[in-house]
Parts: sequence; C-alpha cells; structure tokens
Amino acid sequence: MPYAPHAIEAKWQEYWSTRKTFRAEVDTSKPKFYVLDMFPYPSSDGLHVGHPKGYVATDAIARYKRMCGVNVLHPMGWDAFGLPAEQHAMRTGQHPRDTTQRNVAQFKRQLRALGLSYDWDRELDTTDPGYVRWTQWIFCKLHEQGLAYEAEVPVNWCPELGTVLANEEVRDGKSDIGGHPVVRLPLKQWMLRITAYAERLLEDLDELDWPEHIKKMQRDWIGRSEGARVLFPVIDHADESIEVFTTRPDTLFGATYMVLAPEHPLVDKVTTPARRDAVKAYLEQTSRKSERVRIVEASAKTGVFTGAYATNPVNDAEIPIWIADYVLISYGTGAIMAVPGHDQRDYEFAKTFGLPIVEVVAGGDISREAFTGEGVNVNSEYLNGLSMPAAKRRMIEQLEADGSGGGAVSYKLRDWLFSRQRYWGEPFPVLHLEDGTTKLVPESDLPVELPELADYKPGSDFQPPLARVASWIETRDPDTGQSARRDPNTMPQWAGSCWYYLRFCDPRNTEAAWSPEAERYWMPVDLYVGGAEHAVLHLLYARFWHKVLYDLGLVSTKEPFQKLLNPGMIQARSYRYFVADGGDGSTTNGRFYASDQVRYDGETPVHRATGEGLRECWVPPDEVRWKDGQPLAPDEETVLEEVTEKMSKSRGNVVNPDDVVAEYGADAMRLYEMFIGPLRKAAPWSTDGIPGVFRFLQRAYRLIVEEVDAEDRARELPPGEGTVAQQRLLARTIDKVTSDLGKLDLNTAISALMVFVRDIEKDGPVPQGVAAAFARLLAPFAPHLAEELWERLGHAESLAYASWPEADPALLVDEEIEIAVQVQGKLRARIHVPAEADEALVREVALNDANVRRHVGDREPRRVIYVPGRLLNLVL
RNA sequence: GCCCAGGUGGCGGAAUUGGUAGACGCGCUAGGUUCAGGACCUAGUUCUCGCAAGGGAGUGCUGGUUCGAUUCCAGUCCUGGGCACCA
Repeated sequence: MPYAPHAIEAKWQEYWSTRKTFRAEVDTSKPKFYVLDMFPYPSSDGLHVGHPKGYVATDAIARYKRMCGVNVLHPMGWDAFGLPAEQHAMRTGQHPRDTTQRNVAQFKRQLRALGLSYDWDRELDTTDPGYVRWTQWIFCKLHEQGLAYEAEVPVNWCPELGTVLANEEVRDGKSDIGGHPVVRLPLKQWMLRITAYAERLLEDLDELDWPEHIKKMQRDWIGRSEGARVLFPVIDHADESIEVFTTRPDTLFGATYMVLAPEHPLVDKVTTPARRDAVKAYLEQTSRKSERVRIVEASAKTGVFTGAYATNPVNDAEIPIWIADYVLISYGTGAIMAVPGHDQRDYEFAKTFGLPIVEVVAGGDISREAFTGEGVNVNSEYLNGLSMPAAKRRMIEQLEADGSGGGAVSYKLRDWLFSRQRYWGEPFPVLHLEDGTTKLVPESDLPVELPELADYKPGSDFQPPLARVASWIETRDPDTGQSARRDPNTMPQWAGSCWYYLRFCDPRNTEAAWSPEAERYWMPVDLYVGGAEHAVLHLLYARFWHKVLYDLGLVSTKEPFQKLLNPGMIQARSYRYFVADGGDGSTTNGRFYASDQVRYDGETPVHRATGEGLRECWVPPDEVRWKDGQPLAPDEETVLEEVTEKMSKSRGNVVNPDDVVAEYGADAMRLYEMFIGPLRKAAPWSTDGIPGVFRFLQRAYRLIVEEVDAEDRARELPPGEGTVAQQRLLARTIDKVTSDLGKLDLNTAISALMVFVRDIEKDGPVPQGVAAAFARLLAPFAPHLAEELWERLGHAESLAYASWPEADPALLVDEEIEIAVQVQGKLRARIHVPAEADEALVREVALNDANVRRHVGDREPRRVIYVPGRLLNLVL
C-alpha cells in the first residue's frame, strides 16, 4: 500500500501525546534552549496556512536541538483577550469567554494536526484567572514603582471601536485594526511611564541578535535626539518662562519668534486682552480638526499671535509669541523657538505671516528656502566663524553659565496609554477611594475578576461597559472599610503578551508568577519567532516590562528575547477588476474595467478617462477563467490584474491548512511551508507545489518500506554502511542539513534530503545504517514519517531523543575534483583532476583539453590565475 | 518627501571573504511502464545560432573597478515595508 500519511500521522500524534514525549523539565545538568513562537490570538476564522510557517520552523529547530541532547522548552498558548470576541458578544450576547474557548479548541486541534512538538502541559491562556492574577500583580509592581499613573491626556478615541487607542495603534489617523477614524480628545486614563526606560530600551538593542530593520524601527520609534533646552522669559510676566527643546542651539541667534502648541498651559496666561478673541477662535478651529486633517494640511501653516513677547536669552531681543498647530504638545516641551532661516517649517510659517528671517549659518540662500545644512555661523556674536558642532557646544556652555538652559536629550517615545474602555480585558487591580485617593487591591485579593454582563455594548460619554455594573464597581476598601469604586477600564491586549514568555517557564505555579529557579534556567528566550508587525508594539512593551522586572530583581536577564526572527508572510494571488460604483454594492452601467483604465485618487479608484468613481472587485484564484495565458473577468473579456498580497477573506484566497492536511498529510504541509522559500521572505502560496514534496515523502517511504499489502513491511536492507559512494552521499547530506538547520535555511536543507533520496539507491539498496541516519535527518521536517521509518528499521523508542547523526569529515573530501577552466575569463572547459593536484598538474591537464587548446591557440598565456580546487583562468 | 529591504528561467527559488549562474521543486517535452490514468520510472528543459562539435547573449536598467561581477562601487527605474510638521 503506498505511503498513507493519515494513518501514520494519527498514530504518532497519539504516541507523542500519551507519552508526553515533549514534556520539558528543568535539568541543570543539561544545556537548555528556549524556542518560542509569538502566541496567537485565537480568532474565529481558525488558522490559515500563513500562521504555521513560523510554527513549523521553530518546531524543526526544537526537534533538532532535542536530538543534539539539548533540553528544549517549546510551549504554546493563547493571547485570548481581544476585541473580536467582544464585538461578537455585542452582536449575539454570547459571553466572550465561550467564544474564546471555542476558538482556542479549534486552534489547538489545527496545531496538533500539524504534529508540532509543544509541551502542551505548559499551555496557557491570558484570560485564565490564574494568569490574570499575575498580570495584575505585575501592574501592581509597576504602580509601586511609580511607573503607572492616571492622567488627563489627549487620547486617540476611536468612536467605531468605542475605546481609546495607544499611539502605536494609530496609523495615519486611523485605527491599526479595522482602519476606523480616530479623534483626539482629553480623557483621564491609565498611563505607563515607558519613557523612563527610553534610554535603556535604546541602548540594550545593541546586544540583541535581531534583524537590523526591526532594531531600526525601535530606534526610530524611541527617537532620541540631542540638543539643548532653553528658557525664554516672558515679557510682562516676571515669573514665567517658556522652555523649549532644540536640536540646533547653534541657531539661537536666529530665533525670531516663538510658537506654543494650542494645548500649551501658558497660552491662556500670556495672551493679551486685545488678542483673546482671535486666540480663542483659533483654538476652537484647531480642536475641531482631527489629527488626520492636520497631517494632510501639514504644508499649509496656520497660527495666531498672542500679543505677548519673550526675550531671547542670548541677545535680549524681544520676539513675538505665536500659537500654531504645527507645534505638537506631546513632543519636547510643547513649545519651540522658531528659527525660520534654518528650519523649513518655521520658514514656511514666517513667510505666511511676514515674520523676520535671519541668517545665522552661512551656506544657503535664505531668500529662497531655509538652509538646514552645515555651515559656519554668522550674525551670532561669539559663535561667528564656528562650525556646527563647535557652535552647539559653545552655545550650551553659555546657556549653562547664564542659567538659561543647558544640554538636553529628547525622545519621540511617549508614555504608554494603558487603559481601554472594554469589557474583555484584565481589570485594573485598584480601588478609587471616597477621599479621592487610589490604592492597589491587596495581593491576597488578586485576581480582580470580571463581572458577568447582560449587555456588552460600550456606554455613552466614553464610559466602558463595566461602569454600568454597580454591584461590581461599588465595593469597600478591605483595610479601612471606606467605600470605594473599582476602575471601569481594562488593560489593553498587550498586557498579557508582555510577560507570557516568563509564565511559560513555570506555568502552573500558584504561589508566584514564576519561580526564580525556573526563570534562571530557561531565560532568556533563545529564539523568538513571529511577525514583523509587532516591531514597535509587543516587542517594545514586553522589553519595557522585562526591564522593570529586572530592576526589581524578579528576572535575571536584561532582555527577554535574545534572537528574533520574522518569518515572511505567506501571500496569495488574487485577481482584480473594476466596476462603476453605484454605491450600496451595485454597479451603475454593468461595465467592467481593467486596471490599465484606472487610476487612484487617494484610496478611491476612478476611471482614467471619465473620472467616474469605481469599485474594486475580486475573483477568487480557483474561479479565474484563463484564455491564452491571460486571466479573464466574468465578462470573459476584461483582463484581470494579478495582485500578490496577504490572504484575506474579502479576496477569497484564504487557504485552510485543514484542507491541505486532509489531502496530503501534515508532513507534506510542513515540508511545503519550509520548501517554498527562505523563512524570512514573503512568498505566495501555490497549491501546485505540494505534490512535489508529497512525492518526495513517497520516495522516502519506499526507500525503507516494501509496498506489499495493507500493512506493508520493512524491506530487508543490507546491514552495514554501504558503498563508499553511499557513505559520501550520506556524509554530505548530514553536513548540509546540519549547517542549514543552524542557519535556519530550511528550504535548502530539504533540498539536500531530496537529493539524497534521489541518488542513494544508484548503486544498490540503502544499507541499514544509512537508512537509520536518514530517518533522523528527516525528523525535524517530517517527524511523523521519520518516526514511522525509524520504527520499521527496528527501533522500539521514539527518535525524538535519538542522537543527531555526525558526518565523517574524511568522507566529505572528494578524491577527484572538477576545475573550471577559463580562457580570457570565459568558461571553456571543465576538467577532472585528483583532489591533491597542484597548479602545475591542473595547468597541464587544462592545456591538453581540446577546446581550451582551440581558444588558446599557439599563444603563451600572459598570466595564469589559479584558484585552488576551483578554477584556472588563462589570460592571453 | 525621508528611511529600510528586495528585483535571478514559464513559476517558487539556489549560488555572494568576487571564481563553473540557474541546485532542489513545480510546470513543460520525449521515451518507458500500465487496461487506463491527473499514478510511477528515465532523460531533457535560461534564451538564441548550429545536424553536431561548438559559438553568442544572459541575474531590473546605465556605467565603473577587475584576469574574472548575481556578488563590490556610482547613478537610475520598479516592487514591498516603515516613518511622516518630532523642533
């Protein structure tokens, strides 16, 4: 009976599960390896083939490391708080817990079907009260350290989602999830003081083995810049100064006006009575503008004069104080000194409002534009003649001497907005007391659990649903008995994922979040694999929490994730055409348009010729009609545009791993995911490639098993190690697979295994020793078949801990080698010489080659380049 | 606009301390096997000229360095991703 993956896979999954083959225990006598996947949010859609790419890769590494005698921690769990379950609850009234549990069961079934070697005894779920307890406990630690505080801050409110969002969750004025509009408004919220760790979050990136572009994204997000802070006294307000941050203290003599952000606290104080109405009008106008509009209108500068003046501390010049929305309250001090000669934004503003522009750095033409490059200072008294770095240093010294400022560092990173107006998240373990103070819930009372709810809809006036549950909100302080209110907000989804990797070290501990012994043994995570979309969200937040825990002596490493790898997305092809948009999903004229007739006006497609609004339509890949190699739209005329992008329901191109497993088995699915291309690179899924890896598995099976009947049986393989050629092929395969595993080049490792299977029987059947080594090499990639072959070869125990084969170095050296012979840099022959041949011999053999002789003729080579063992180039 | 990554056959990809471009797989072609096959086996498959031996071109494009460039350098185009008034 031919290779039948389903029976084999079911058998070994059952075996691993009942024997707990992959259970991990602390064993200080062995080296450890902690290999972790970013745990998934269990959505109701289940897995698609994109998810397992990283999981299959880490599984191969985990299996390989175990066979190398390393103690491997390889856990999986669920990041199970989250918005979709709550939205589902709003629609159906179903408790998010029930939805979540159903989804988890689905995900787990799908993962198990792939034969991933997780230690399922360590499975965790962030919504489990036994987990929430410790998430809240860590929040308490943060609070005790003064790193959690409540503040009235301008927040990103998303009306559609009914909650606020962190800065990192907003892109282009829209929510990261769903793309809903976001508005700015002031609200009292929980904040985490991540800015206190900005410097260390930046510095410690250096020691991490992470992709450079991810480190760069974090560096850019933290956005450190060096400069100076300068105090500008406000005229007629003896006790007030405007503090600004600047990266260009060398241009201070060119500061001709100041600008406050509209939200700046001094706005009200300094505005003169005559200007009050104008200022008020401007503030109203800007507060109505959404962040998005402000970005779109970035080039058009608006502002209003306050009527007040400040003194430039370096030359006592009186300069006007303006208000403008191009200055952001959330960066630096919310106020700037404007140097229109040397800053493009200030230049545009000065031009718009007719403010003076002074050149203080020579080298540009400030009648045309701001000069932001380096040059020598002019019109700057004691800075004249200095270059930029020297002028900066000199200015900072002067400011310090005068007491009007000094060197300073500023960061773009802002404090982390940590509360959400949702139900399905961790409640804050705090009590708001009658007297207006806030205290933490005692550790012994944790976790604070969510109450049951009849209705999950968000409240009005930015109130979370929990605010409506009086029986839960209203409570008493257990210490003083005074009445107290619980906090109606919950933590963002990031909270649970900030420390799950620590809980995995000791997941069933009821006395502590983790034991120091387990943490010291398993941490740090040696290999962390997951999507690049978390570059500045999860990965920054988790590093922050980890550093706080480190400072408290609760963890032993400065950083949580030593090596990071981002698997490229698995994409899908989809096919697009356009129809006239009649709104409400209808078309107005029934015509089809191909992509070359369409241009984009912002995000809306319009017809090139008529400017008519169009709508995108998609044909699922398996419904496309092909004619003469061209994909056609349903009108059988319009040529479809092929687009490669991530899988999505709306495109109808999502592939479910269940279907692949059902048809070809888990091993073929795993193999294909790895064989499709380099792990780090995105690649389009194509069902056509799977039969190729399936055939490879069939051949591997037949190598060792005779397909005689329903049972089949192992071939009677000759004993021993086989011919020299077979031994060499095996040695080369071991060498290649081993080194590729080390580099995570799993696609080329599989290729080496394919070559082995193709060639090993060329001069006789596989000998037993060679077959046994092959089964072990196959194990990280196709573990079910590998176990089956191992068993058929007569082994009673699983090969999960069998020793990894080693290549005999002597067999890796060939007796005869091929040398490329070039004449004038062009390849003219390939010659074979003994491996130990010297240059003279190679040259002699080369010159005897007929084709080489033809090209050399009777000329004497002017120069001969010999690369030992590889190439000989004759230059005439 | 700025920053980062990447452009190699019909397709996914392999090969970079500069040294035989196209491993492996898909697809395709031919042959074998089979009652038959969308199964299996063998051979071939970058393009192009040639009966062949062999020649020419070729790693987005244009130049440069070199005996030799997919690899290094300069410029340029395209694709994907990130950031976007951060003073």
